[in-house]
Amino acid sequence: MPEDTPTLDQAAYQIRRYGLDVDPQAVLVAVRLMAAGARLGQAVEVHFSRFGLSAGRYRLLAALEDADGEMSPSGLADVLGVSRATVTGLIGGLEREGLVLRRPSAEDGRSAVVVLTARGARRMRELAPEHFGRLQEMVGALDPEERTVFLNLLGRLVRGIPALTRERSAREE
Amino acid sequence: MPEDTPTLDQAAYQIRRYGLDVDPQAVLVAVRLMAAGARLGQAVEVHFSRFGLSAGRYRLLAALEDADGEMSPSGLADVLGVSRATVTGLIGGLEREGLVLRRPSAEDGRSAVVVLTARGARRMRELAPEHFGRLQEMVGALDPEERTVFLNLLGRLVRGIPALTRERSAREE
DNA sequence: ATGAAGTGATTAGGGGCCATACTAAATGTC
DNA sequence: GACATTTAGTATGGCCCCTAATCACTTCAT
Repeated sequence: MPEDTPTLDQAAYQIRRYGLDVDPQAVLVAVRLMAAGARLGQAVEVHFSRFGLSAGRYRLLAALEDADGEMSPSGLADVLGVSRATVTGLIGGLEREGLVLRRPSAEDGRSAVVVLTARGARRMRELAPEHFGRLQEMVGALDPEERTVFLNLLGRLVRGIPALTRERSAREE
Repeated sequence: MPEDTPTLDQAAYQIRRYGLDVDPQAVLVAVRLMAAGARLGQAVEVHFSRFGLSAGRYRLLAALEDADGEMSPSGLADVLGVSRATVTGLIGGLEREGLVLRRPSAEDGRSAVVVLTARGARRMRELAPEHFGRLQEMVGALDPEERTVFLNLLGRLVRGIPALTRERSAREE
């Protein structure tokens, strides 16, 4: 898949096929962002697989680091923005590899505490230089000012995402 | 998960933890783009589920439309940028719903042809107005000039993605 | 204090994506 | 023509993510 698909022409063609009054450029922005996200997501998985991690597992470990090594599963779910069920799965994998361990909570009998092990901390320490180095390299094509512009525009697009999922007025159904 | 996480401070903190010489803003761009991609991906799945489709299945149907209704599975894999195995799965689901059908190829005994059915074409026609309308709405916060800037910057970032997966020199392993 | 409601975590089941390994058919080589 | 290589498609098994259902514990109301 070439990296600049679809083109503006393709978008315009798809829209015209049904005679819609939609701006092809706007659709192009949406579609390219989706494509970029998917492509980046896959690359990130490849990237993390070098360290025996996945993107989700890395993010969990990083969240644990930020919380000084301890956190409840539901706290992790909130921070990571995934469901508690997903966190259960991530913890399972990390626990099997000894990067994390589960302890029952002292205060709340329902709750558990996920603890970053020494091995988990070491893994994070080892991968950090290459990880951040590669991220920086990826973004290297943009100068600082362009990065600021990009962050601004991206943030505004993200705030528009609810337009995809919002319910519309009932009579439209 | 709030929509502007992590912050620049958080990124800087994670980098400083290991004393790395990396630009926090560059890391922030990478991480925000990843987060945006993931978030958009989920929203898109919700969006398409309203029409009984997934993002992958929609894209396959759209590719079929662009090719006048017929295409081979491997051609679809190329166009969609996914593996042939994934295409097999997508076709399976679409065929069960009668939106697509499989025909053996006349020219090549190994090959198959995926055909968009009348029902598949109707489904696409029905969802088009709302689909493109919502996409346009999502991007509505950016004016045309900003969209152009965004597409430019995004394109350059996408071209940087290989930095994540590229092999480095052998002695570093 | 006891029953109801809420919350934390897990399990089960699904979809999407992948890589790998296989079958069948086509093509190239000698 | 016979054999090896390449190519098309698929089945399998894995990971990530989800929702829904379940279980255990806590908290709240009466």
